[in-house]
Amino acid sequence: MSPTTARKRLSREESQAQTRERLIETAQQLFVANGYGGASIRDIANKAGYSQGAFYSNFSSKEDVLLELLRRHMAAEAAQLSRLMSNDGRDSERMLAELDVWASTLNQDADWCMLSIELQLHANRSKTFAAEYQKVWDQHRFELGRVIGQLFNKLGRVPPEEPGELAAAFMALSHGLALQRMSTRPDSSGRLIMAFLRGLIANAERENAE
Amino acid sequence: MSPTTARKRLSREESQAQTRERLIETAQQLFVANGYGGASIRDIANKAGYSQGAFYSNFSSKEDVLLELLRRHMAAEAAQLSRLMSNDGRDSERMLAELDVWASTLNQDADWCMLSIELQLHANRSKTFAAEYQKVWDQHRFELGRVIGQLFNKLGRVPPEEPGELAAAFMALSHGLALQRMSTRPDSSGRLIMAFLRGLIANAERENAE
Amino acid sequence: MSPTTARKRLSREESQAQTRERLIETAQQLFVANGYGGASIRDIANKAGYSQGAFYSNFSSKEDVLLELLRRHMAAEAAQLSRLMSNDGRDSERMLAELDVWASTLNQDADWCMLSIELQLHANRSKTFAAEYQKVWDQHRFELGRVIGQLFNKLGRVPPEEPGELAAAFMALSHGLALQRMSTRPDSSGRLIMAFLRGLIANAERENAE
Amino acid sequence: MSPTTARKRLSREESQAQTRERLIETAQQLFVANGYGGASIRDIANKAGYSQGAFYSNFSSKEDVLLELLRRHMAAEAAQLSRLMSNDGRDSERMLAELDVWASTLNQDADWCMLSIELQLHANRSKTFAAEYQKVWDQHRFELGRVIGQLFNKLGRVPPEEPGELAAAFMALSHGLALQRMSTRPDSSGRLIMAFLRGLIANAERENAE
DNA sequence: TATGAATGAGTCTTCATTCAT
DNA sequence: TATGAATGAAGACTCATTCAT
Repeated sequence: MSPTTARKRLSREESQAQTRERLIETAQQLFVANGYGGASIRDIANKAGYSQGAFYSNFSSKEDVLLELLRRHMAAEAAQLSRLMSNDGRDSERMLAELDVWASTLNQDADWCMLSIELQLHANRSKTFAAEYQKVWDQHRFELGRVIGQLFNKLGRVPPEEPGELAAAFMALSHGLALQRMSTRPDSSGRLIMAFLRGLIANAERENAE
Repeated sequence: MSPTTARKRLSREESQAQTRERLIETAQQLFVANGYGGASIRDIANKAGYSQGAFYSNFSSKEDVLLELLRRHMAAEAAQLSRLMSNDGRDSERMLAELDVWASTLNQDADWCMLSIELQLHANRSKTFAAEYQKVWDQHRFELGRVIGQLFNKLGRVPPEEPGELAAAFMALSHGLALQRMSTRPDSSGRLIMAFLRGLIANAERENAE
Repeated sequence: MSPTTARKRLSREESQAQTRERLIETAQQLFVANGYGGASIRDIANKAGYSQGAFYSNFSSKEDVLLELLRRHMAAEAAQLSRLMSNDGRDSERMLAELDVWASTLNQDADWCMLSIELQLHANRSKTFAAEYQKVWDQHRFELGRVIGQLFNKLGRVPPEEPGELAAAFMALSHGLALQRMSTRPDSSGRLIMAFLRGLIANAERENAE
Repeated sequence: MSPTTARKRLSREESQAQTRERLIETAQQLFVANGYGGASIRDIANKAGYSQGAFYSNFSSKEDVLLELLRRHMAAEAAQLSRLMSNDGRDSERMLAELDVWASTLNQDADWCMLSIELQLHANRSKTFAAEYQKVWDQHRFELGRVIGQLFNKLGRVPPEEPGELAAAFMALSHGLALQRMSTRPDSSGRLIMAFLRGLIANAERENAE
């Protein structure tokens, strides 16, 4: 509305970025709703308000958007985890509390989890994609594992399985619950994940430390 | 009816049954490998050694095979559970031991779990299929929940969540792990599931019985 | 129910004839409703209560039923015309009255006319069928032309066109009206045909017959 | 806009229009030759020199081309009739002369009439198409009826049937004759239609106009 | 950068017909 | 005669991708 900005609402670069952004968001929506194979580029472009050509001006192929989504997914998860990991020195009570927050975040966006599943499924089917995917996955698994390991450590308990293994299991639990949630069921993923976590801790042997 | 013709007639019925069986098996393989949407009827028929028409002589549509697979899945899972549930009077140790067997069975066939995921995904996308799917799912959830409830009961503990909820979570865990296993990782689903279960039990409050 | 007849309700030959008859009738219905190309043998056989094989036990091909229908059509039309032609000696009033009856018969069964159109359309597309069709058509045209010629003759008038040409025109009129009637409009074919006929007669030059 | 680019840009638009035009013309040919159901999109596209995809870039479905043909048919017939109707003040001799020209025009293109029949047949079978078809048909019937009514009026005679009914009959006659003409017979539709019209007039009662 | 017409392979499904029973 | 599973070709339509503008 202000005289200066109104005239040239978006610079060329901004407009291009907007195009790309809208295409990415629309692609995510449709991949989640219909699956990677079930979402067509025509639909993505049209729903975002552009032509198919616009899509190919921004991405080299269908898989290319999925890679972009993967990168964003990775970044977002890394951000989540960095909060959890910044507690290196904190006490265990505080860690559990923050894990609680993290778990309840999982529920917020079922789409987010469904995208994770689509990425995983596509990695099972495309060699090129699998390579990229593996990197992200391994890192996430490693870092979440570290958090879990620290937690057990702080509590003076021995994890019943290798921490990375436990991390993978929590992610599996979260994905599997997202899959169910899509259908009908009310959402209790975060609460369940914490229940499982507390159970594991309770059952873990005390370290013969000292 | 006569001894001579009976052999021939049977071989014809057998041949038809064989056709159907091979199509079903091939469909399952391809659904698991490429997803429901990614598996084409042409591929299914050809890989099974038949024409596309043969497929439509046996199934009314692509979704129809998936329904058949759903029915078989249901039957198999029901069989699994009925073994677990036949322990009504048994002691808790025995129940845990049998759950151990059941959990390790889950790993044996990753395909089986992936099919489960494909079924769930397709139910999220097809109204017609969702109706049928829901029935199977609810029943399975209910029965597994009952087993879990009994187990806590025998041990004199209060489940930290409604047993049906816990059942769903164990299934989610198992499906999520199957998704991961497809890619690369070695298989430890059963062991993890039991670790989680024992943890839950350990952490459960004792019943104020008596 | 009576002990003797109930047991063997239809002799083998009767039963076979019935099968054939039902297939023919169903084929006619579906050809009229969906067109020759739009009616499938599967549908015909199923709607008649038989298998596809039964169809091929009675007819050598899809066109073969159409030929059978053509033959019946021919026979029925011949019967109609033979009534009109039996009036050789009658006076013109009597002939017009009978033509009136004939014309009103046309309305009775729009299906009948639509079948005529289907036959004509198929004759335009199949060489083999065209040959058979031409015979029937020419004969019908000739005989109806003869009736018309006689009528003008009795009335001492000269037909404005060759009688066979007029016959063809009346058949065209009747078919064209049937085509319209299928959609929505009420039926007035017979009345219109007679209006046209009376007009032609009124406009015809008187014969200079001395 | 600049003289140099304008030529190129136009030639692109022209090229697109040409594609569409060729597809439409080829569709018309094949609909007439094989019927709507008998003409495949593959054949239409190939015969026009394009891929099937090109067809779907220009039309949303098979029925969509038929609708385009219907619109053109309507436009052409409206043009024909507007010539006939511009004679409001003219004398009856002049009107008959123009009707003569109109009638002989009908013969010129048998394809045009066959298309009319295909349109009518398809309207009998497709709800969606029927709605569009009805509009065109009703308007044409109404306008031709008006011309016929005027003609009788000028001649001081009472039409033997409601003018719209007579209009429908003339169209039926013309369509029915086109059907026959496809097979073998020489063309005399226009002459016959005029013979029928003159007959109707001759037979019509004089108005008791004082 | 963005357009969208055009491509060619691929989708699910239906067809007329054959053949072992 | 009658069955219906199986065939192979063809049906309408969709897709990811290319390319001239």
